[in-house]
Amino acid sequence: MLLEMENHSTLLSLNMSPFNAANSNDSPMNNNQSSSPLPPQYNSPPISTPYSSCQQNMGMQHHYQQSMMMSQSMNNIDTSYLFSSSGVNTLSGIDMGASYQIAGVATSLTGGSIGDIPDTKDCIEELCPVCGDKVSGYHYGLLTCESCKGFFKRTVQNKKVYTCVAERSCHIDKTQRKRCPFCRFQKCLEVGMKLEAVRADRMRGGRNKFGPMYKRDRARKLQIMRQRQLAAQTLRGGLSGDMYSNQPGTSPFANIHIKQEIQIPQVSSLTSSPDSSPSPIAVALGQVNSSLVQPASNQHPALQIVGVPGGGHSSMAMSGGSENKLWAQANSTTTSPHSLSPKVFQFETVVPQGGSVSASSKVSPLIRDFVAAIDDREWQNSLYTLLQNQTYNQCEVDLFELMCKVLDQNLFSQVDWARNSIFFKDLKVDDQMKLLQHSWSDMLVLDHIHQRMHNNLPDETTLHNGQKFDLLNLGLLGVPSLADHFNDITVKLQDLKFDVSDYICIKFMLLLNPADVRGITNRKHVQEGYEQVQQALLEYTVTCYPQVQDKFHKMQQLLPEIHSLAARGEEHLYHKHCNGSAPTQTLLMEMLHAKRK
DNA sequence: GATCAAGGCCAC
DNA sequence: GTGGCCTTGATC
Repeated sequence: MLLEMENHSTLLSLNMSPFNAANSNDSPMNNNQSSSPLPPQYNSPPISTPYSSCQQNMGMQHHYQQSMMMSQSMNNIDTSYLFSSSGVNTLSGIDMGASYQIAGVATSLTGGSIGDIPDTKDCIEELCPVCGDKVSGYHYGLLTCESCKGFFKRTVQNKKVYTCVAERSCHIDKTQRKRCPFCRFQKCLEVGMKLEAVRADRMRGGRNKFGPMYKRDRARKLQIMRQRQLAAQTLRGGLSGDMYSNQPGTSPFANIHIKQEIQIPQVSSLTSSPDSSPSPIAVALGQVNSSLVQPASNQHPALQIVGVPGGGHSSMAMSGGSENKLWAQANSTTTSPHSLSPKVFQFETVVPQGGSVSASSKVSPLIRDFVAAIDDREWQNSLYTLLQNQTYNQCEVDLFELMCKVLDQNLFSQVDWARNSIFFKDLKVDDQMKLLQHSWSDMLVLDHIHQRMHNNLPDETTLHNGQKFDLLNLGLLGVPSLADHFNDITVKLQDLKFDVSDYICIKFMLLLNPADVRGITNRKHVQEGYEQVQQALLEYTVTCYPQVQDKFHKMQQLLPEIHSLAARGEEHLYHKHCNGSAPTQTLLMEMLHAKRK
């Protein structure tokens, strides 16, 4: 009974990095970190999957979870990804999802009290995400043990090149971590240890700009811990006072208000390190016991999506602090050895392109807020970090697979943006999922158009290994033949002086379009949100672009074209997936399946 | 002055 | 090569 209630009370934070709540304006690099000492070669294909803490004992259980996921997910994407609640006892610090972190500390229903909240040091009583040993502090981006800290430092500083005598998927734990440095280093990267935190100049002492992130992470953990204790305390009170009965269908949370802090994982590690990197949905499905959390008669009764404490920008949850690498490189005094650089981008201001500053001052607060929440740097940082990490010491990577991974990451970004967005965030989970399932590909295409038009995203980049990566293909969802259509839409939008405000409003309209989505329970709210954005955009175009005749309607007329392109992309991806050519267990594939239910 | 995350040292 | 402990130095 107590255990079950504790499971109910588990406040979790699905997380993949200490830095999810980070302010994207924080650059992690210190001046004394003059360059990113990236080793030129590793034998590992590191995956950009910054998750942290509490990740071990992944072996059989996660394989089981994954297989369970495969059998369930086809018909059940619903709330698993985004809004899972966990019945898993996270308190022992074991077996968290690979891409997730439950940033809780030991708090039980039977011990502790609000008055004896431990300080943040107790938050660090976690286990090294690489090997499960005791954490000694923040090292190179996240909480790790002393030995993995040293191992990571030696590897990067000395540009070690390891090989794996097995299948590059060795299990890494405290007792076996010395057996395969290749897989150990791979896991270091997977969990989010940051190459750029190893100083090229070997300067001792001092602190770099990861400091604020560490601080935020601590604060966040402390907050979550307090919430946990509050919940536990409330439950204890409820128990002693017999405030609720355990009748079937009655959530013990019916009488308490607990916000579940839910964060969206970084893109899963997909195909690597199966013992440590199950997909997000595997984690969700494996750890969610819906019968525990959600009584059948009352789905999602206690779920409430909340913003990340600390005011982290929505897109930051994607990042795992990955903005750091790019800006570190951008600020580096040494030349990056590769062509992946943020310098190619120009981030535009939000003043309407065809308008004046005075016109921009007439922009509605709604649109201004929309635009202010855009963080394109983060999007691109995530993109380039992923590309960078995926190609270390790889002679040749499967470019389609890589594209799918990028799309998957973008999709997570998409979801996270939506999750924190006005109108959308107020909806029930089921409604949110339905809207996302309907609009994700349209939004991916639109996002790419935006990045290309407004931030000079190139159509191609050279990977670390010299391969050319077709960035435009991301916008085409992998269908090169759609390039003409894509360019045609782009040209039309350019003719309409499509700007950032237009983009974000259109994106909202794609997301909040209730017309084609069946089964929306709170259709009224969605409709109202849609209409508000529509109205704001209409006024904006009339006010700021009087010279563009009928801009609003002409833009609206392009939406079916975007949808058509995205639909063809979806078909292509689905086909590739069915052929076994696309990575499985990705949010991308789940979305593809969800539409075909 | 305290903190703490860097790099360094050295016994194993 | 590993990993526990030490030194350093920027930040609070």
